[in-house]
Amino acid sequence: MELKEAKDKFIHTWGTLATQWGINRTMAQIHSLLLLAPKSMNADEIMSELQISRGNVNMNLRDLMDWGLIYKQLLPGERKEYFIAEKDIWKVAKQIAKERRRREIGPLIDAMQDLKDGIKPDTAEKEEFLKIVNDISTVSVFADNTLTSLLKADENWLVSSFIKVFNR
Amino acid sequence: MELKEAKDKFIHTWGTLATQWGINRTMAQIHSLLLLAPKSMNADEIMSELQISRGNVNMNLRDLMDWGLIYKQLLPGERKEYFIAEKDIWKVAKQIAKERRRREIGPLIDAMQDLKDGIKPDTAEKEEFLKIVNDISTVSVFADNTLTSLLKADENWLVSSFIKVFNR
DNA sequence: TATTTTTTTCAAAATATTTTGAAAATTCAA
DNA sequence: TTGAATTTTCAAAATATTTTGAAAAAAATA
Repeated sequence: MELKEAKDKFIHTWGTLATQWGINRTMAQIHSLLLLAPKSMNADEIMSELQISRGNVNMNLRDLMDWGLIYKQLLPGERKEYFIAEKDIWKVAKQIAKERRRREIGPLIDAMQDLKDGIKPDTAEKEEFLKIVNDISTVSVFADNTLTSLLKADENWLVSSFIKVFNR
Repeated sequence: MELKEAKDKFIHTWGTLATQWGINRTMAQIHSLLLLAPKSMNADEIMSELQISRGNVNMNLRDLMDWGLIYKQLLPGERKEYFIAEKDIWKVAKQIAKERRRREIGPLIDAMQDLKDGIKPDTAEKEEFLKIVNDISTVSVFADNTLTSLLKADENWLVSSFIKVFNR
């Protein structure tokens, strides 16, 4: 397997997997292209490399910046904007985890809180309902706190603390 | 807010959030309906409650069983199959985490391994490429192991071990 | 300021996913 | 067995999401 072939396979695989986890294919492909690129790239280069439209490239570059996975780079003497990916994979993993926590756990906590606030446990049925809502609330707050604690720590601490926990 | 209203809001919210995390709306709605139901329900009851087709109900009930979130219950004297949700929210959370680990992390580990196996580091460029592949491999194996260890433990151990880790 | 380059927006088109519903397969009782 | 009840399948329809590309906006230059 030659390098070009391997890189294409990497980009394709990353794009396919992404759809399994709620991220769109193009965003993942642009991300992996930049991850493998030795230099920063501009919109035109990404367009021609992945054969996609300018609008699509622009929209996904902005999303990737929102996710904190790529940075804009302004090169002196260049009008065009260049983009470069965060290459530290631990940071990438942390950013992804952080964003997914925000998107997936946050709204769940809020929704359960609204239900708790909006209903009084004045019948047995309502109590039963609130029991479930409370349980979900507890579990999601727990998951949120756990992830938050992990993400605050730096990566070395992260690794070593897990080794400590799971080796005892 | 009355009970019926709160339950509908719960089902609706669960369905909407699910789409954010790669689970389809109907599957989430059926799950929440069964989670809140005092008794097990059959396909016809689910159809009329959620106003969806028989095929859709059938397909999603099977998916929910695959996820280990609901169980089939055969009632004596009844021809129809009844379904009941796992009510222990810790178990539910564990099942969801387990399934997502399998779907999201597993394929990533396999893909990186294929790339590692398929390419020789005989040029500087290839070495650089393999560095990234290796990093992703390491992080995803780490995440996989961490989750696996957590999921093997029972929930009390889970809670207390996290408290230990994060309080020191 | 006017002109050119680059980025952004967004309605329409293309693509992907989900849902339907009727037919086929399966299960169960007599 | 047969026949009725129930579940499953899957092609077509409906819906949702993504992508395009041209026009508008913004930014840089002269």
